[in-house]
Amino acid sequence: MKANNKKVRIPKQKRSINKKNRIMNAAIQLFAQKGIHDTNSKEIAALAGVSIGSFYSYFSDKKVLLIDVLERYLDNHYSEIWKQDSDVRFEEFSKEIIRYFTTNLFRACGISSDFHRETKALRYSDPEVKKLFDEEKTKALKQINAFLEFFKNKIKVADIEAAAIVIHSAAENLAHTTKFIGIKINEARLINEFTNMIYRYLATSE
Amino acid sequence: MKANNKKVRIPKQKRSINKKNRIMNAAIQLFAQKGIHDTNSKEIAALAGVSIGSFYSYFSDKKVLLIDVLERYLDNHYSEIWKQDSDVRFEEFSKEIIRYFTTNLFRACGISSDFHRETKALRYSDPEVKKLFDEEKTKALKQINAFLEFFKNKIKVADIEAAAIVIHSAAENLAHTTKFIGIKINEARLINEFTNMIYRYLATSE
Amino acid sequence: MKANNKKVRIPKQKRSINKKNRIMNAAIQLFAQKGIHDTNSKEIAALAGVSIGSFYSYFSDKKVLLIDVLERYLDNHYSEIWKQDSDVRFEEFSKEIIRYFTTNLFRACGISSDFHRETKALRYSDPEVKKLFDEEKTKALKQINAFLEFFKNKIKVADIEAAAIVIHSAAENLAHTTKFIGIKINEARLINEFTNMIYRYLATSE
Amino acid sequence: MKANNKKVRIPKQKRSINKKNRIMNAAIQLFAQKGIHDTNSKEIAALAGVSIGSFYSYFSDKKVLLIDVLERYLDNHYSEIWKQDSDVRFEEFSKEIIRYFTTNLFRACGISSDFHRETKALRYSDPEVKKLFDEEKTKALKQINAFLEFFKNKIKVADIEAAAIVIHSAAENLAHTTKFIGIKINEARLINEFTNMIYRYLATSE
DNA sequence: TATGAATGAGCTTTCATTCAT
DNA sequence: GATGAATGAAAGCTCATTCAT
Repeated sequence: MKANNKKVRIPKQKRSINKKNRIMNAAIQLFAQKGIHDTNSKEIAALAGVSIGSFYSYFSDKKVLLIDVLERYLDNHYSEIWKQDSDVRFEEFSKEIIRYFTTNLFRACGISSDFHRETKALRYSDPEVKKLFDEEKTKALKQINAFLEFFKNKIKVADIEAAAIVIHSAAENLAHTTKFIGIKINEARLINEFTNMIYRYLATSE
Repeated sequence: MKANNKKVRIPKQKRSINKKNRIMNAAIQLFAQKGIHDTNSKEIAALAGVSIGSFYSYFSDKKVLLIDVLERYLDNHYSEIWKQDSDVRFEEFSKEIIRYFTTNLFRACGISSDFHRETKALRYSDPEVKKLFDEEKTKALKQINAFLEFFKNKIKVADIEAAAIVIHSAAENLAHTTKFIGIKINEARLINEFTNMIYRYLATSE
Repeated sequence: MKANNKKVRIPKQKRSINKKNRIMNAAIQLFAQKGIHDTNSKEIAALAGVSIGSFYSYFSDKKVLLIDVLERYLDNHYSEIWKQDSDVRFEEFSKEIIRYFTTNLFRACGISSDFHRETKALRYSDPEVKKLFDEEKTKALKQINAFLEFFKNKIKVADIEAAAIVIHSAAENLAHTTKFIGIKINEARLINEFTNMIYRYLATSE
Repeated sequence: MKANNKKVRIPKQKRSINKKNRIMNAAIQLFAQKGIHDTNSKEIAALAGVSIGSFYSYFSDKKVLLIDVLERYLDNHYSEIWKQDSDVRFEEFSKEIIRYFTTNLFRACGISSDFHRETKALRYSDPEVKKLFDEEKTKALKQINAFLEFFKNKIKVADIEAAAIVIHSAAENLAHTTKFIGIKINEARLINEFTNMIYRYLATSE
């Protein structure tokens, strides 16, 4: 009948890290398949091959698990979007640079898209989930800002800060819509038109 | 939220329509305030001043209520976005037309934004909710398509279908981000840059 | 994942009052038999012939039930101790008056003694239970104080307030020890000696 | 708190005795602070700086620990109450002798009063705890009996056995009430009145 | 001997939905 | 039609105890 501040196991042994990972992977899988609200801790533990007691010794809370899992996912996601192949040159402002990152974004959103879709849902209703997404967004905005600043003299945008937000928002939603909700037309056509839009928006002349 | 095949009252009397409306309004209010998952049927009935038994004679299911309420909301929302003041001329393709509808969209998303945010969350995880949003999206895409077709010769877009999707997606997310999540900069700056982006994208020359 | 302030049914119908009573009686019985800590809500509900859902619509909490049950018990208990038969005269200070109330006390402590014993246990560790017992104690002390004041001139106690506490404490524990824990010797002998002790303590001469 | 027939380490090494002591001390501390029911084995082991495995090799059971701890405490407690300073003379029956032991009792109950209070609670609901308290009580009763026998001819009590119980019960509860529950008035006044009560009860004349 | 990860029965509580009145 | 008392499956979480290392 009283409150209690329980301790959570911090895994140091290999076996334990595996266990924690197994739980996280099971969670991702079930969250993606059945939705976050329809997945209960017992199921996750069962799929991970772990007792419910173990579950709660690694994650003080179902919510904590979600946050952990999401954090890990978003880190990966971010790297996937912004990774630069060594053979891509960024000196010149060109349609190809825009196409390159847009394609990257689409690909990244295609990885674990079910899980991403389910957690995105919570972005709008859960403050902690929102915070994680906001952090990723902030990082992405910085990247876009840096990009625009880098080509400052070769593009015609006056309000770079606002432009970054507009571009980010457009890109993000297009990729999410495509990957999470689905579109009737060919993905390549969308990437093409999006690339056109951004290029014309920024380029001093076509 | 189990399925069931029960008979649901179809209100014909004024009093009944009021009751049904009261329930729907109470639901919107609570969904917005506390979130959909944290609002239970008893609370809705209580706020509506209706017995829980009545509640279930109007809505066979909590889910049905949500769908009804969302349907009504989305209809209104759609009209708000696309309503045309009599003093606005649409003959010429101009920055002002784009700005006009963008502004409309932002305003519309500011109405019941809490409720919209909460239901948008479900778009990504609930098939029925998704369906309603998809229907509204289809209508919106038709409008944009028609708009682009109308100015076909005055703009330079080749793939109109793809362009409509890109534009819709960009506009929708910018408005939602602004109204549901919040942005650090002035809204006007965003509308301005968005208008620039779309205008430059479409205009044959600036 | 959120807090919630649920409503508790206030029974107005006869049937409901019976139900609430049935739950309370079942609780008393089980608390007495198995101890409070070893009785769970499901068992109480089952013995009362009530669903667990009903249980929680009458009592927001297991703890609330305990408090309710204890409150009702202590009220009864108090009346039992201090009830005055019409044929007993209280004008004269006498051994018989002391014996009369002592006997009453012993009898009262014999009613639901198992339940009393179990709750008494919590008096020492639970603030809310303590509060109820303290309230009853306060009432009892007032009675004893009034008694001593009434016979002020016929007894030789100087510090009446302290005397009341001492007498109350002695009487209470003797009855509890006898009824809850058990004694090796005859109860009558204890009542007799206790009566002697109090009488000699108070009487101006023997 | 299930029964089990496992082997329990009997510590012979100094280090082990220290370990066992550390566990017992940690238990006393936590039982006093948080209550017995709200203290779990992990916490005790942690505070003692001992692994949970060690804990269970010294105490087959959480319950066994409680009993051990309580036994040690009650032994000390008993000695504290009945210890006789060398400069106190017991030849004559006097108010001072009564005051002396009463004061001793109050002092003894002030030591580890939180722990005593918590365990006293269990006296009323746990048979094994009851047994320990009963043993201490038996010893105390013997002392009082011996005391009364010693002054047999100088006091006027007929039923010494009953008198011992009555006196013991009164003294015990007054001290417990004062130390565990608290009283509004000055402790000295209580000791004074209690001393008066016992003295007048026993003394042949005042 | 010592460790602490692992177990899982068991507890409290919620809430969508039903149905007798 | 209207009511709201009643239901009970199901969820989250705890903790005494075990046992492989």
